[in-house]
Amino acid sequence: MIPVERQDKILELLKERKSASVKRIANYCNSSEATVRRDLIEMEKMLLLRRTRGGAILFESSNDEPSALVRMSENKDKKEKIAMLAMKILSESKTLFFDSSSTVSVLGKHFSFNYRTIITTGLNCALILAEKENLNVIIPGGNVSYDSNTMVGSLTLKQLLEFNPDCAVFSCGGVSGNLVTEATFEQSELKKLVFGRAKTRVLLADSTKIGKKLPFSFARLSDFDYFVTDCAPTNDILASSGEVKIIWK
Amino acid sequence: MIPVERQDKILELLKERKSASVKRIANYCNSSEATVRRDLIEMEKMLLLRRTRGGAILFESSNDEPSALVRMSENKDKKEKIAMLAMKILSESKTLFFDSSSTVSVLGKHFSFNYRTIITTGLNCALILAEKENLNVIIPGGNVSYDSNTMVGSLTLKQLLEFNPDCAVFSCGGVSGNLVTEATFEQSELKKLVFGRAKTRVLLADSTKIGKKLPFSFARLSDFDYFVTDCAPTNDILASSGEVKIIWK
DNA sequence: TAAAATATAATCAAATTCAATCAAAAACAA
DNA sequence: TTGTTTTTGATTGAATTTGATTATATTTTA
Repeated sequence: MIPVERQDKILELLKERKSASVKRIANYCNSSEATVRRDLIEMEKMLLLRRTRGGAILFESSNDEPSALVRMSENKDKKEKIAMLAMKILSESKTLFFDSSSTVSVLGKHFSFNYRTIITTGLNCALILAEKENLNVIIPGGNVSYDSNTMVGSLTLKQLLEFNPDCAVFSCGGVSGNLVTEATFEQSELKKLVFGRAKTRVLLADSTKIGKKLPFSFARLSDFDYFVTDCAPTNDILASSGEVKIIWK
Repeated sequence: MIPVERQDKILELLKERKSASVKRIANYCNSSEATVRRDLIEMEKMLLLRRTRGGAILFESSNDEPSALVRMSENKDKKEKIAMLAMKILSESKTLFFDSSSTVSVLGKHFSFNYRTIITTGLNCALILAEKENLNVIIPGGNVSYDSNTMVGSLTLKQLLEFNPDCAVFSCGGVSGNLVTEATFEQSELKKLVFGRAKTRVLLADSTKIGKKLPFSFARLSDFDYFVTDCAPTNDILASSGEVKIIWK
């Protein structure tokens, strides 16, 4: 096997699995880990992939910070479950908004409807969705947040005023009582804006977020149409959730 | 077996496998490795294939984009060299446009000035730049191209009308004579628009692009201010480059 | 927090690959 | 046929790639 073939094999493996460990790649290619590492260094220079400790991830699709990749794999099962549940309530919507959270990105990964328009502020989410055929993926113009993968700033807000999605899907930093909260003012304002313009509002939040209260709240839980989570709602939530349809199984 | 037959067999093998080692080819053709190497050298000159260490890969010629395999074998360090050269001429510009090409992404990776605003249509490029501090990274809103990482569509074009960068940095599909060309109409139109609004125009193109003519031309080489490449310019380029400052070392 | 486990980087010797050279074989021309 | 040219395969030394080893850095664990 010549070097180019091996590197092609690495790409092939990564395309299947998004990410792979050096060990797995070495085994897959029948070469040593040292050789694989050297290949990965080269391929990273060519922007084909991103190296992370232990392996590499494809640059095209899961184009994430290592930390964000970790974020996506943290509570991965919960997020996947939530994504599957959420899919059931999205079929009617033709135009959707997806925020830039990792939870919603997981939904993006599993999104399988055709002929939809998805507006998203998450670059990572956009890249995942753009891989699918028959989807119209839109990013509102604006500033890219430092060291993150989300759109921010006044330009973004202005752009978002032009969209009135059938359905907006959000995650959040925390859900405490009736408050749905976010860690930054910017994200909170952005979500507030989109929230006000969407016909149907969906909140995705895994159980680790329940009970957390962050500085900025962008909506009341009772104003959402759906709240998708992975466990039975606590009494606290039930008490304050009002009309919301809570979906957890 | 006469040489022509053997070279036919080589092509036949490559068409099946995309790439093959010298050993495999020699075995397949019942000739020595030395002979195969000589064949490969000839065939590379005819642009039928690309030699890599250990073997060769098919050069899916003429139409559009070369395969990932070919792209990978090309341009290894060329883009890095070009990026370094380009950095020297960008220090004055405060507001820059970066297109979505991989060549420009490499520049993004090495971009080390602070307090600049960079407008880019490349999502990968945006993510790379967003990792750096003290940069204002802007994406024009619009559609995300299918299976790609670039912004496209009328919304993007409309947004781009709002920017007048000090400097616009482009790559291209090919440079042939005075024509700077692109594989798709959409990219070509987008670049044309930005080209017209930028004060300084910079073209980055490695030597593999020189002589290639793709369907859509978005500017004349002589209308650029700088042309950064990795090798001494050919006579053809020199003849048509007009006032352009050619930088290659 | 320290220790153990793991991954990476750096280094080196062995193995490949390559280009250059040359003599033998083949093709060709007179 | 003979002599010339071209092509071929073998050989060589140089350059590159590879896998193993060791040292360093990082993460996990206890």
